[in-house]
Amino acid sequence: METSLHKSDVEAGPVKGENKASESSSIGEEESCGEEIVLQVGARKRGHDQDERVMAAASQDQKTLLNSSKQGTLTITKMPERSSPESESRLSSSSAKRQQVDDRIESTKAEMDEVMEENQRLKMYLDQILKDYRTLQRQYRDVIQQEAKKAPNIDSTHRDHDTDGPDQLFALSLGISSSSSDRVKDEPRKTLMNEDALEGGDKEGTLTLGLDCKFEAPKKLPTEPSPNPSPENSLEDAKEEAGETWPPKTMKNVRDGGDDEISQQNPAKRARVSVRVRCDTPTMNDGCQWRKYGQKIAKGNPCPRAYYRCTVAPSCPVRKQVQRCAEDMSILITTYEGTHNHPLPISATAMASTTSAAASMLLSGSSTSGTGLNSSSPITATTGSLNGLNFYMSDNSRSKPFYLPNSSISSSPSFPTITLDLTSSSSSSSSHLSARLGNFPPSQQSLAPDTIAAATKAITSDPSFQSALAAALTSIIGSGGAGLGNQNVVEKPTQTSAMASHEPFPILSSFPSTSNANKCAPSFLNKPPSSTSSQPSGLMLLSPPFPFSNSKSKPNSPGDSRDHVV
DNA sequence: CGCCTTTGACCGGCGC
DNA sequence: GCGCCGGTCAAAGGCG
Repeated sequence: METSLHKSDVEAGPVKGENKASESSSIGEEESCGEEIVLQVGARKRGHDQDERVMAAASQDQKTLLNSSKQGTLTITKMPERSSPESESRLSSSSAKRQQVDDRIESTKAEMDEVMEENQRLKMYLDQILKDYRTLQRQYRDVIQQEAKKAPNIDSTHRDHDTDGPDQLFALSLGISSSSSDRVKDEPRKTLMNEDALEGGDKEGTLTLGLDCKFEAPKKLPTEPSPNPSPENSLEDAKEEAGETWPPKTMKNVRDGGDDEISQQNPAKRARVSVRVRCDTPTMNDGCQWRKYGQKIAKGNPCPRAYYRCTVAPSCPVRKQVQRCAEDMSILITTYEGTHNHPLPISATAMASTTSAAASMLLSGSSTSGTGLNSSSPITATTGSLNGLNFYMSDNSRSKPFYLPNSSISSSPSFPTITLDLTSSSSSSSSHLSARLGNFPPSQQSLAPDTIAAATKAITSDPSFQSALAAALTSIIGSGGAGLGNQNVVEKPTQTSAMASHEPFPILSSFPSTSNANKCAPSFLNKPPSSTSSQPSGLMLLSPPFPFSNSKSKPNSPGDSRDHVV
């Protein structure tokens, strides 16, 4: 606050700047007809009391002229205390000024009231946002719990996990080994996830979507009458296309020690997200940091498959496989598995959001009955569109390779996998976000239109999917009011057509594409050049208000793998 | 010096 | 039981 007062003004009261006022008071009295008190109201929030006092003081002194500016500066012009003998006329003018002062005080008060109201509104708005977040969380949890109950095979211990705490609500388990030791291992991770959830939001109403260890499906999955016995076939297809059968059929918990959650998860239930991107570079840039730990030539694909592990956090279990499509070398197939147990760089959130949504959908589809995604549904592949991206859900247990019809698929237990095809939508996605259902890659066109429609409908009508979308939206949009609106929209049962007509993923705006010669990434995923190899793992935690610490980018090494995912 | 990639070996599951 | 295959480990070397 900047204050200059005349002597008499000192009486004005305990206004900030009082000291200054006393100083200035020595400067001179009666020198001019008007002296000014300039009060910097400053932040609207805190200035209220002071302002009131100032105004009160001003009103007491009728010789004070108070002016206010919209910048929050109050200017009080004071008239000389002792009227000069000569001025009758001056008195009249002073009374006029008094009137003026009163008017201004009134207007200022009104203005401040408005400000206060605005603050109030903002506060309420914030509360509303938080409330919506919590509601969404609750709904999502309910869905998960219901599905868990429906699933006969779900281990009771998993349910216990679910009930461990509210924070776990959004962690989706893709299968955990049932052994107690494994569960012990999971603990740390759970904690992490919880922290994340809390951070973002249990308190703040953040959604956390992950394919963690919640519903575990014991290794019996293959035989179990799982709710989703079937047909999520095409996913694995994606792998197959690349010759992949990713999630290791059997995890070696022993090797991985405790930090690898993935290994603890039941392979059969682990959800993976495959992303197909047309990319000339070795890897996509997805915003995360990855370290290559292996490379192999997979059968059916001359291109080597690279194995990466997330290095953002030492214990992060997320892994990804990167391989070129045998059919089209320009297509890079990146498969993510696991859930990040750490905050993600903001540049990775887009991919994370989308993949999380996809994974969530996949999971919900696999655990939900009656939606058509699952078990009994004749649908062998589910397709849809996310962010303008085509996605396919598959269960390799039955399906043939999606992309490489000829590739032999290792008979693996059903690995719920969802494939996001960015190869055909990239252009459109950058230009507009309209969902494109039924726009499939050539290899997928074998699906009957009605099948596609049924699958699409099943997906979009799935509450879990909607929740996932909401989460993705939220994380992408942030805390903006629009986010809420979208959430609501998403939460409602939506028709396929409705979905398609929406532009549910305004990601583009958030991620202006910046071409990076060394990385390819979906237009909406492009991350700052600085980041090292990163890829959103398919299963990531989503926490909208996530305190992402923009991870410092590490130098990109030549072989740096940066995949970007959806 | 630390981190990363490379690469051969190992492990475990699955099919025959 | 054996071989194939996918996934992972870990030593060695390279790079900044």
